[in-house]
Amino acid sequence: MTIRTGPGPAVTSRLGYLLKHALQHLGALSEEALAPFDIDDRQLAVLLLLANNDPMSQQQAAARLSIDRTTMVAVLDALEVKGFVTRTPHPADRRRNTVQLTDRGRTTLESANAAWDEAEQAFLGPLDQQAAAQFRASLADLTHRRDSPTS
Amino acid sequence: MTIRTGPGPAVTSRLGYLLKHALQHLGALSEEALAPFDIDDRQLAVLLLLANNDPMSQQQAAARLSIDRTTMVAVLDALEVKGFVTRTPHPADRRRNTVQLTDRGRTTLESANAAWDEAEQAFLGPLDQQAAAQFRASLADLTHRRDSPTS
DNA sequence: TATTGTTATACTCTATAACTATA
DNA sequence: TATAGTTATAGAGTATAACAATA
Repeated sequence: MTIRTGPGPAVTSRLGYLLKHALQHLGALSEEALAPFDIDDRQLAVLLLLANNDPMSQQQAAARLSIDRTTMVAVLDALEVKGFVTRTPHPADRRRNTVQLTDRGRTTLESANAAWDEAEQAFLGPLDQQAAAQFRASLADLTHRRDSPTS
Repeated sequence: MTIRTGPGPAVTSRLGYLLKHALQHLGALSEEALAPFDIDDRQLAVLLLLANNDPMSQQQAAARLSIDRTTMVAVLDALEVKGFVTRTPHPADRRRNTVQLTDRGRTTLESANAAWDEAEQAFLGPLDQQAAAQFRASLADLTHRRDSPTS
């Protein structure tokens, strides 16, 4: 007796199906890991961006993360309410806001980032160490190196 | 001088970021590959499901693919208009529709499925054959085998 | 006139609720 | 009353358009 609950191998072996479900699973793990810090993945990406670069305007930050500037407003609103970032008018160009990480933001970033790492580890749990490293490397190749096959 | 356009390694090395962009890229390739057949990935998944199983009701098909039954209505509407599937009332229970692949649907399925395979090949292009096979295997492990580490 | 941040609007996608016809 | 299919409605998420302040 074959009790089939899924769509069958013709669908489940498709790369798109696998990637979609993998992302979904990782997303669930990440959300759970970040929840205690009252932050989500996109907000954390903003904190990471700010922590690793010179202060920048909202529009610059939005461009770097490939999200719309109108969407960035809402993300920063949330981060500002939580006290993770500040918006200060740029002295030379008062149209711009300079976005900066607060101490609290930096502290939260470090803790949340560590939890994020752990969620990734858990996600990769089914793979042995070698396979996990290879998987990560291949994924990086696929997204970053879409030309120039060798070195 | 370092001209940085992306968010930087702290973000781009995250698995979630990589998976998301990989899926996005594959999605674009697939969409392009399937366009000549006037079909999208979800519709093709329905055809694949029907081709590899006994005839089933709309609700059964929806459950198999984990999509809402109300969403399935629209998907089948599109497939029916194109002449890829037929809906016929179930003789024993006239509330149900039996969904079946037409000859035209089967022909399109075969061509489109081949194109879909090619899109996957193109997506995996940056990886050598061994790495591509390993990547696929690891991905399958990650989505299907979330427990029971060995065999 | 062009640009930054903001707000308002529209659009897409999907889920929920409500309706019909059968059982 | 319960279920299959359908339709209508509402919600989340995001993009587009419009606006105010500044350059």
